[in-house]
Amino acid sequence: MLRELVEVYEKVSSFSEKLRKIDIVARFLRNTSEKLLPVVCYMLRGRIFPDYSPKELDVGWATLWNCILKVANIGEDKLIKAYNMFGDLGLAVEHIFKVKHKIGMLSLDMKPLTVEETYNALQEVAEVKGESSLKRKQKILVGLLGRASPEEAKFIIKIITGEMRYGFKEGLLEESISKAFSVNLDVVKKAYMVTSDIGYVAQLAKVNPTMLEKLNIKPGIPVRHMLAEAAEKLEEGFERYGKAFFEFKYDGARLGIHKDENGLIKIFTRRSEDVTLSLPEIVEEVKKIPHSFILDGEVVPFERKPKAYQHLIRRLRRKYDVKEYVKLIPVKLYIFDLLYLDGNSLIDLPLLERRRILEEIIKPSRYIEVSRCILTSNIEEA
DNA sequence: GCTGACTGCCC
DNA sequence: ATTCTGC
DNA sequence: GCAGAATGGGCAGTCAGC
Repeated sequence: MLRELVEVYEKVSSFSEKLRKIDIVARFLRNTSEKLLPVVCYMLRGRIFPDYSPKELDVGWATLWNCILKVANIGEDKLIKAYNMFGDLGLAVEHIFKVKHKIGMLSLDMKPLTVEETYNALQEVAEVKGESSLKRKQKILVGLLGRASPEEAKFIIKIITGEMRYGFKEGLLEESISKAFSVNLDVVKKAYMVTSDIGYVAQLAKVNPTMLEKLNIKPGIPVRHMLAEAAEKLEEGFERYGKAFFEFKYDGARLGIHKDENGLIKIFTRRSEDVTLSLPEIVEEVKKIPHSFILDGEVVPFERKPKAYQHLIRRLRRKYDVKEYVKLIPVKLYIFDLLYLDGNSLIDLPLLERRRILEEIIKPSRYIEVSRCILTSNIEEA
């Protein structure tokens, strides 16, 4: 039942201590079926799909606003008032629904919503495209919200806007999964890093922890970017030996560049969006590298020298007139890490070792080069 | 077809 | 990205 | 020190409406 999931939300929201939040969610996950685990995980973090999914709800404030007016059958002034009172659309809707129930405007004896129904409805919203899609999206949402209790309506609104605001994000969800199924936290974190799919991680933790441990980085599947942070921790290590490692900071966008064993190339942004088609010159350039790999780098607008970030965003998600823009706004890819090479994960190698291999396989060219960095004992050089 | 509102996502 | 807050 | 929340600016793509 959706009600039970919403109760978890309420409880987690009512405590500020992380450990209590983790405890509540862990207990719930343990009692959740294998089938529903992924969806429950996505919903608890204010989403419906895994990070790398190209599916989008394409429902924002304006659309949702209209849905609420229709479901509650109220004037805009009332919704504005409620929103101003709470400063949160979900809370405002909860309040409006409660008032409606009190005066008997909404029936209470409807079939209660299940998690599955809710997910199916939202999935349908994501799939509707093309002409009059907005109306159809609204119709589905109105139907869904019409069956929801005040608390459920709030929860659904919060999922759609993505603003959960209950002090519970990926980090705590990882800990909850670890606790629920007695799997080492580092295993959970690594599994999430290499799959970018927290729902799948939870599922495996429950039914096949052995397989969870074996999950590894693979070209074509976006890597959750946390390696830069790992590198920073390495810095401290070097500092203890009197040396530190500094990366040159580029003003561009973070990218993962994948080439699998079949030569298929994919480029992902930090949030695992596939932008391969926007960067054909980069694709052509990495085709020449005679290996399979996963590279971590930064694209920067570049004409003789790096230019302002502003120019870059006109390239990044472009799907039309790409060829013209390749010339109009030239870019360069600075690579600073190598995570995978020819069938082997390198993420457990020291950063400096990865850099060494990286510099061996990358020849500087017009579109690509290895990023500048310094290993030094002199702080001033930074 | 053109324009504007809307959405999502980069920093 | 950057800044603030509570643990 | 860490994790989560809140905040700002800009652009491409998509759909609605004229």
